[in-house]
Amino acid sequence: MTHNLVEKPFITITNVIWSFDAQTHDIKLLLIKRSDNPFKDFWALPETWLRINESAHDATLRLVKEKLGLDLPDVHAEQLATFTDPSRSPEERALSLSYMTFLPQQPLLNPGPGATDAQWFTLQKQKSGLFRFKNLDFVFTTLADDDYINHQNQVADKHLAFDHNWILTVATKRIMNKLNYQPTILLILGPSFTLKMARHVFGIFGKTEPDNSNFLRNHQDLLQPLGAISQNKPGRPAKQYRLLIN
Amino acid sequence: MTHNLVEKPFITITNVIWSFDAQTHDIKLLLIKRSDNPFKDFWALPETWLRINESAHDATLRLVKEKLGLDLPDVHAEQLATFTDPSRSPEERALSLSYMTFLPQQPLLNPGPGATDAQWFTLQKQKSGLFRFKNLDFVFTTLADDDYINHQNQVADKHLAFDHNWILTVATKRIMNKLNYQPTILLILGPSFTLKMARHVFGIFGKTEPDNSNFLRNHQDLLQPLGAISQNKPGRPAKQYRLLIN
DNA sequence: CCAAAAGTGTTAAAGTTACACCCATGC
DNA sequence: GCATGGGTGTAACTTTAACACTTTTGG
Repeated sequence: MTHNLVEKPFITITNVIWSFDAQTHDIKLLLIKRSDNPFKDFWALPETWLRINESAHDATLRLVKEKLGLDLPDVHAEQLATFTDPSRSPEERALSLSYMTFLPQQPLLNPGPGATDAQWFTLQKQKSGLFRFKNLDFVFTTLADDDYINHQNQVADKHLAFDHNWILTVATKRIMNKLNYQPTILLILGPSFTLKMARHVFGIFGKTEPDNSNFLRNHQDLLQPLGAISQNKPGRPAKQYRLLIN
Repeated sequence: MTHNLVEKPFITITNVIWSFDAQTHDIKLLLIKRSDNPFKDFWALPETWLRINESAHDATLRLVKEKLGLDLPDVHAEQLATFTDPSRSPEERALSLSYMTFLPQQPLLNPGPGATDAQWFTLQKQKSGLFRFKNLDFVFTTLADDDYINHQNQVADKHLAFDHNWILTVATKRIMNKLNYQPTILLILGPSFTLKMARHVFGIFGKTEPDNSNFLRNHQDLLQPLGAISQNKPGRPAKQYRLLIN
């Protein structure tokens, strides 16, 4: 435990930022195009360096604030995993402490330092169950359980920087696993949402879209009813619900 | 993303090492007594520094090898979480990448560098559902879900170094959560085990010990039967099973 | 034949799914 | 009144839990 001999890696905060397009009902993921090596001109997940006096959680929120100019007080961020393979970065050693953040909107993006572009990409679920980006020739997938575990080293990162392909695979898998007991992904719908929208999101990450008559019955512990809010459409105004986390 | 300005924290690997006493049927946890500041003379989880050319997973296995003189080829280690609060270490900034390891035996311990003592402590479950160490006046607990989430900063570490109390709480919670779909905790029983022992472990981490007649029926996907192995006891020899992960 | 462990059979209870239909409300 | 979203009722089906009892096998 001799401090002086310890060579230290860089600490990267990698943020998988999810959102929802209220018009098209699409799931969105934020990618930036890197302006510098390594992986210059590759699409990548937004990242920042961890500062010496902040927690990784705080750094994740700072990243959202800096990149998106968003200063919402109640942005939810949760730890995904930490990636430490020495070969994950081709130059200096860098660990990735990765988080997921759920935003109810897609603010206009300006690339900011380190990036030449920043875009919200649409998530598409394919018949096979794999996920891909619309308008980006890249399938980052979700594999069957038995393939998943030992797949890490086989993932050829042809389209995303570093191991961000793998990080997205883990992120998607996590959301699917938590869908029925802690569906924090619903936070992309904002602080309140309708059952219809919630069922739509469940349909994307779950096997099928749940039956409307059973959905509330099966998830009453997660959903707190709020007042109904009227819309400018014909039909009964949708009732709003709020996600209860534990 | 200016590299040169980045001040780097230390990277600690913290390992929650679980084991099982085949004689007494007790769950064991490995603690060491620190020989140096900070937290000199406090009990703590085994730790090591991450080296510049190894993954955190490799460092976890190296820690087991170094501390225990164990060179089993098939030790299972899994990531628990990463702890990054700037105040978690009173002197230099140090992140903890924490892992769990499951050992089928408790090798004789020699404290090794950085420690004046090393002991296997017995885990006790109290009526309240909280866990404590036998022979160590310390309740590290598992809290109800609603308390659990925001409890991190309230945990007074009176008896364990750093935030190791909290790390153990998270570790125990993780094992409980995974019990019914990926009970890797069973690996403390060794590469093969009997249904009786598996039910015993389920009884400690679950609500109650499961009924023998239902146990195999409900967990067939996790348990692969091996040949029966005869004992030197009266009665039908116990059949051995192996844990299937995924 | 006794003890220990595994396994079977059966029923009750609880949870989930499917589907037909009713209700509420703004335009 | 009609479109829309929510809600009710109910039966079929699946999963889990409880418990009594049988089978296996070494000493």
